[in-house]
Amino acid sequence: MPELPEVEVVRRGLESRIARASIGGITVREPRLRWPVRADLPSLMRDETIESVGRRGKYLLLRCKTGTLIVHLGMSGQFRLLSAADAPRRHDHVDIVTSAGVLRFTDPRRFGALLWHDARAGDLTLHPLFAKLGVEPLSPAFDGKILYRASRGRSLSIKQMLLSGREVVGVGNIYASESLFRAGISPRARAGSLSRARYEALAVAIRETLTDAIARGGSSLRDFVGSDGEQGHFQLDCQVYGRAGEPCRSCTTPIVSIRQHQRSTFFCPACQRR
DNA sequence: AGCTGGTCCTGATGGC
DNA sequence: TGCCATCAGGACCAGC
Repeated sequence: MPELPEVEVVRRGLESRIARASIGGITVREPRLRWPVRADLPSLMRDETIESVGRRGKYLLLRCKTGTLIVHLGMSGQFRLLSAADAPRRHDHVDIVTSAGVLRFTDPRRFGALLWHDARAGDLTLHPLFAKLGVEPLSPAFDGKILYRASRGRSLSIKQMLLSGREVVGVGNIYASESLFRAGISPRARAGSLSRARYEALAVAIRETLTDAIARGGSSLRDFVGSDGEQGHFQLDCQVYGRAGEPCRSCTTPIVSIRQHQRSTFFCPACQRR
């Protein structure tokens, strides 16, 4: 579910409400997530104060004094702040009880993760999960030059390069298709074959696509839910994703669906060129 | 039965 | 031959 815009929407929703909240206790009902939730997480985080809520790529960061809780929503995760703890239901795996309410982690597919990073272990940017991540697409440091340079000599498709997260983070399967449409680039183009100018256009397209989605409250696939349980609306605004056979909104040519690297890709064969 | 938002890991491939 | 980077595929799950 969650690509960068969804995670950012959750982050913003939580930040204003739980920054400086104290943690009373943690209940782990199901530790078998992508990686097992460590058994001592409750004792590690009890009495901690959440200093801020950050984000790196699609990872949420609950920063506390002695460390940081790294949260990933996987494909189907939700992280909601409940004012009153209603009875946990199926797939409600973890509750973090805070002075601002109960933070509940829900994830049917269990591709998500909750990892504690001890501050004494050093800078978070050195964490194995973060060490090889690309630049943040909404930061000033992100531009076409970064993509262009990284792409030289690479034979993989431009769509796969975006999905890899190695050059730029946060672009998932939906926004990869949407960004390439906005930039007029075929998802099948070899990364190494695109010009500097086209990467400049792509960088702009990525930033605009993600910014628009955030402004709409997160995209949301059928079931995206923000930190307050609100649904996003992006699916209504997709230009190509999920629109196979439907007319391109720009030129009316039917949108085409293909498989790339085991993932679905949507594009307009007329508007998007190699 | 086959599809679905993410991403780590393993093993194959190819260049030097 | 060996090392390295790159790339493809499988794996993890439940719900529809």
